[in-house]
Amino acid sequence: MPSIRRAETFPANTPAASQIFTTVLCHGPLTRLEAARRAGLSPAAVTKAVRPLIEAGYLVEDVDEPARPALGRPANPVRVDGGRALFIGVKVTGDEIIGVLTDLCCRIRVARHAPLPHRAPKAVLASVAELVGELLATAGDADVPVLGLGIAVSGDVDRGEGVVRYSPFLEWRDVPLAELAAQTTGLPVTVDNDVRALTVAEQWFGAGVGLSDFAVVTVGAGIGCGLVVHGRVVAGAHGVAGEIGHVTVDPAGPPCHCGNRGCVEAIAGDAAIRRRIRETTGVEVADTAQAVALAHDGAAGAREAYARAGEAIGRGIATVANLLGPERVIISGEGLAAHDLFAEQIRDAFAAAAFGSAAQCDVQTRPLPFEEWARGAAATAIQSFIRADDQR
Amino acid sequence: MPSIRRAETFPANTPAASQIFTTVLCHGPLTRLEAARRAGLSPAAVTKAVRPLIEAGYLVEDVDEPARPALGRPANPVRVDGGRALFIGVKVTGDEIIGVLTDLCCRIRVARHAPLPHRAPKAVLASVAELVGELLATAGDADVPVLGLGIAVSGDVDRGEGVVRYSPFLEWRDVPLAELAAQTTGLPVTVDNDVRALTVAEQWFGAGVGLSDFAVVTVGAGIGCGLVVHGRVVAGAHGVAGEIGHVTVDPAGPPCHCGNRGCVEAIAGDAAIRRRIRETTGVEVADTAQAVALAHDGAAGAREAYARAGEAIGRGIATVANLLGPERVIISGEGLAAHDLFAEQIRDAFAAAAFGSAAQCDVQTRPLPFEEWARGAAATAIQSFIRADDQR
DNA sequence: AGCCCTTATTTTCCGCCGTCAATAAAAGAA
DNA sequence: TTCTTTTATTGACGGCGGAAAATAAGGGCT
Repeated sequence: MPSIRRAETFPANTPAASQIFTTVLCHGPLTRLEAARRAGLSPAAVTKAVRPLIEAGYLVEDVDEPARPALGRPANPVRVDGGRALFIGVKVTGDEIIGVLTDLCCRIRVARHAPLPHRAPKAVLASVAELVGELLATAGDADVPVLGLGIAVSGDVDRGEGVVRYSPFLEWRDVPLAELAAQTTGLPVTVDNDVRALTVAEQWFGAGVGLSDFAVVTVGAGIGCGLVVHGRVVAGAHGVAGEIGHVTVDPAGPPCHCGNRGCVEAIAGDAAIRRRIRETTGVEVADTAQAVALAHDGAAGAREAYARAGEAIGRGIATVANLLGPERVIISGEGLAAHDLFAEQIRDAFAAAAFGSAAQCDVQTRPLPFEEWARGAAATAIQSFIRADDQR
Repeated sequence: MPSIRRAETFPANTPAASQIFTTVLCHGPLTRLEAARRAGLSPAAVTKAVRPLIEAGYLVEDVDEPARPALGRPANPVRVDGGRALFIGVKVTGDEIIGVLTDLCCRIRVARHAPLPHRAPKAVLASVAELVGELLATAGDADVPVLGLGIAVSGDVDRGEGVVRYSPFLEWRDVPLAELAAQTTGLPVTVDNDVRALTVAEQWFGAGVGLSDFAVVTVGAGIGCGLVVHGRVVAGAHGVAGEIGHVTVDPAGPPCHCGNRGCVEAIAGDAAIRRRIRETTGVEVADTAQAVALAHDGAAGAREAYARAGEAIGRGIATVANLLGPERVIISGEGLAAHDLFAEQIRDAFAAAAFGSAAQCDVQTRPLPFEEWARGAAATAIQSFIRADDQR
């Protein structure tokens, strides 16, 4: 039973204000001068924008003076007070839901997960509501308000409308999830595709901070990709983008559930790796952990399966780099647990297939904890709260 | 000997003004109300922005009333007066240069081409200057000023700086072409990558008008791709993007000059098609026209070579569509002369390899005359003249 | 201690852009 | 004619952000 809470709104009316807030949020404590420089505004504008934000408690002046530059008036940096507001992010997978409670800086306070008994919208909604309730309870003691809920779902999601157009995993079509969840929880709700949500988190709080063009590649059951171009997350004209998983790497490769052969996912997806191990070693591997263990034990077939996967991923990334010329590619996802088994192949395949200066692209691997997906959802909620229609 | 001409500048100081001008330029005659709606501004703003533009002669009120809607005050559409200013676009290839004189609406008035005897920057500059001189002469009679020169070069070009970073074709490195050409011709010069220039032309004056996400794929000696995402042409963090030609289609395919195997270009580039025909039919084809003729005569090997090419292109386009989810893909380039030989294969391969809603992407073929590349260069000059830092 | 120098921040003032609301204009309809 | 309807224009207004000047806050020097 959600309390009818008066939604607090962010006190930044002008574009400059939200831009400055975002700048400070992403780039840590910043002096007003520095913030002005980064946002391309005058120092005066920063002073004016910052004051109401400090009064509302969203920004605070940093008290501890760091290394002072010796000369001139000491700078007085401001930073976002993460403790000013809380947000909840929920990631819905096929068989469980993961939720996190984060602060305004998207630092995780509490993480919970719960099984998902049924996949029908109603049942999922109930599970989400319960998990959100639990998280709200942990937040309830303090007088810090929870100001938004983000939900990440795989598939075709229209964030603007808050509708899940099509999710193969959940077998949903045109579910107005944002509206439903808002009614159930009483919170402002943002719904987005899971990979895009993770990309938002990287863009604002991770390895993509400050970059206007980068890609996030997720490795796990599926292979996904989130793209940031011109400082904005790419959504695609038809709601879907970044389908790196179904980029063909080898037309003579193994069949993929999408109907083609040799997709990245058909070689480097969890299931594909397990099947390959079974084919080459005869060992029936039940889950990914077992497959990794087998490879770590030195089983040649298992190692080869991971090597192939790494090569496929590297080629896929090279394709992205060739087409978009991003500044950086961040490889992440549960699959990175096996990181040491294919990192080298990824690098080699990328270097070989990247054309010209695309090879300058910085390819990073970034193992991520399981709550990271939910954190991505929280990041979208924070983004919606700040309502920064501006880029960067 | 360039006359010292006082560079006329565009009388649109405010962002709104240039945005409105661009809207009218791209969308033909528009009533003020309609222009306001499209640009997201108030009608009052349009009236104010339009007046100085009419006074300066860039806009005119359309005299001929079209189908009137019967009721209310008749609308008074405005359109861009193409004859108000002229621009020159030059495309530099390895062995010739092509130049066009266009009006402000990028309609071609005169097209010329000239052989390129030497590839050294100095020699190219001289050739360009001569061609520009010829075009200026044809324009000279009238009192219509030529307000800009665009130069399109293949390779890594930094448009902002006006520098050709690296052009393998011309064997140039870090040539400050814009500055040099400006000195030689006395015109404001814009230098850009050739495929990007063509993309700009499509975005403003072609099949990309009004779309915020689309791709242009060029088929010819090489296979190129220009991308528009979020309403802006993608340049890539390292100056290069859209390298669809070196996307791998078949790792077991023919070797490519880039060092890999089975790149789109290694299968569907002009040279690759000719080689394939030679291999399968034994006939030594000297040029593309001959290859096309052979295929049209029904030679099975030649037809097969084109079919393979079509399949490779279709797969490449599907890769773009899967990654970016564009609204439309425009296939163009000299290679489209053989359009009937592989259009079907492109379509089929695209449909097979496009994943999910990426298949909704509208794939168009658009045969383009040889001067089109130069027209793209002119489009960049027009764009620079209007100095629209805004998108769309 | 007082003064100067440097750098950060704030204040004040100002221009200018775009919206709002009212008004004019140009038909056809009554 | 007069009203209605739709488009264009005008003028007042508010607000945003910039420029420049003033102020603040040290530290070093004499």
